[in-house]
Amino acid sequence: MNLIDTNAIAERLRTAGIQPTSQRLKIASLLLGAPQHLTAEQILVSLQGEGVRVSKATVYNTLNLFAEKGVIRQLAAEGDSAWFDSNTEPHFHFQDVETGALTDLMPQEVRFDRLPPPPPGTEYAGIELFIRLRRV
Amino acid sequence: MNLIDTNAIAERLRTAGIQPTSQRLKIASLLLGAPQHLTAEQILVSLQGEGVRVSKATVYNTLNLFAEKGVIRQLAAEGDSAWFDSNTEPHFHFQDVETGALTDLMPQEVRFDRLPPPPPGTEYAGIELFIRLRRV
DNA sequence: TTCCTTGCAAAACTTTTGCATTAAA
DNA sequence: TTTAATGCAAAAGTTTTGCAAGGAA
Repeated sequence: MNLIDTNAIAERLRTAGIQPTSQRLKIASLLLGAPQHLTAEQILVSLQGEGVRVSKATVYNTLNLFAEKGVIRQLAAEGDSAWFDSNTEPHFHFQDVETGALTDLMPQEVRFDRLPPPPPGTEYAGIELFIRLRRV
Repeated sequence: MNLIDTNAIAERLRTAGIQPTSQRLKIASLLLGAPQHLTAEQILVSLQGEGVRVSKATVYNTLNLFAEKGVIRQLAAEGDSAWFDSNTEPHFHFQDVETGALTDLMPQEVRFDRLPPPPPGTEYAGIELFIRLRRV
């Protein structure tokens, strides 16, 4: 995490209406550096391992804030805890049935031939697709 | 819930290798009577409301047993708690973004034009598709 | 100074586990 | 009578909340 990254990320948070404080920048740097999927616990352990002073409550509050502001996306994938995805573009996922680990699928790797129209009085709010994989 | 239903359900549990005890029959009757999606809490409240003597632990243990034996399917849909689906055939779901409520989609309502091959060393274990709907 | 953020602890909530009791085979 | 299932309470795990203290504007 260098100065340029930090500045770019701070700017990105500001654009989203998020005040870029110290802990928020650390969490954002971890997630937004590359496309990835992390749980709150993984983020907490990783930051505390680097010696960053941050609490579990702040990690959760920050991730919820980021998700609400559209900087990241929360995924309801099979597993005990929530996954946070740094890729907010429309895309889908492979998921390992053993570990729960997620892998991005590019949107062009999946194409729908037919999709149902939204029922009257509703509109599409998003499509979640998990292709679950078993190791053989 | 009449005698015929109870007998049919007891038989279905036996076929799945599940000993049909009193509480299991009550839970199975609630879920298997029609295609539906219920949380453990909803099942507990519903049964206790009918005066059935059943504990929360038994509801969870029973649902986990049913899912393991393939009588029902556990869904990892967005929301605070797990949903249990009485429909074990391949199918997909609409989900209300507000309430989390699920609706079945028939498999023929969705058709894939293109799907990625499973990565080397893996095979498909299932496809979860949630079309999330917002009320307008 | 004023407002917002953070850490900590406790609370809330979902799910699992241990064990004595009860029901089923 | 022997084994398996249940209820209850407690524990474990995840996420949220309250509040005093600290940091940013």
